[in-house]
Amino acid sequence: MPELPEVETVVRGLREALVGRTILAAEFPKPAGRMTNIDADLLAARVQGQRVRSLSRRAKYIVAALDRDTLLIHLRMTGRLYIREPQQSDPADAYLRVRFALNDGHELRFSDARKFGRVLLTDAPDSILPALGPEPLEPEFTLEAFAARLAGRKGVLKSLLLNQAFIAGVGNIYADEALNMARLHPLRTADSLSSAEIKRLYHAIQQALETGITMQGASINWYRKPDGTKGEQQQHLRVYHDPRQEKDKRCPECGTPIQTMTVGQRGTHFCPKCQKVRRTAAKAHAKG
DNA sequence: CGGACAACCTGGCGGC
DNA sequence: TGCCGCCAGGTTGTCC
Repeated sequence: MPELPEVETVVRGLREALVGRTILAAEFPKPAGRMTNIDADLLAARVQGQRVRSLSRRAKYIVAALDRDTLLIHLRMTGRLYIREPQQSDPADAYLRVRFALNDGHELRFSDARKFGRVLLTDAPDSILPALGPEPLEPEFTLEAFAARLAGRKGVLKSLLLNQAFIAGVGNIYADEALNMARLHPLRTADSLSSAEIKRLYHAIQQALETGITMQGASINWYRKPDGTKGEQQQHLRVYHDPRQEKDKRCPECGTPIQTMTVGQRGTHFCPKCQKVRRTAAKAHAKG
């Protein structure tokens, strides 16, 4: 599931090969369906001849600034973005949805088995992007700013972390990882947190995401780097896992079997020992 | 604001 | 072996 670390890895992996190139043509092998925000033929006509000025990331969106427009790509579940030579095939080509011809002879391809991904072209990206919270790894995201955003919130932490309008880029994997690192139960509510817990959560979010980037993303199932290889983060996950592939997953801190539950319609993984629903009165007293 | 739920999709898995 | 049915998940939209 491409989240901030996975999308960041894709952006970094494509930047050198893409920035400065000019898009000569766009081809849609199959009907675009809901994938694009405008008619596919119109999109193809508009990108033609535009140079890629920069490649960046906002939340889970890949942002390609072109001469006159901005190309926004969201991988959602199974989207993949990669550059190949025209005759060079890739397993992901089975689900190819867009092919951009570049002026250096290469192709930028977008494939997507589940068809949830989005390819958007606009001259006003702010007007079509949804409300997005702060970037957790930017310097503006301070502990004070995070605490201020939490103030007044009452929802459960797991759902809040997944809310892109609250904080950008966190998805199901890294929400569970961050909550385990912070030793907070997924069902704890925002208004129940002490200052110390807010601080733990703040650092845990950043640490979980930074580790994910260092490991170049988690290839639990569909995610691959632009070169087609897997990331490494799936080998370092603390609680998140696929129970069918990984039975007997245990907490790295205490060895307790990881528990799973559903929170806000999302599979949720946590350590029942490290992540209590609430501190017990005895423990709270003992800790002062 | 927040929770619940449906919808979008389809590969891959469990179950039989 | 083969077929059926369900689940996964990011996001949006609806409803209360």
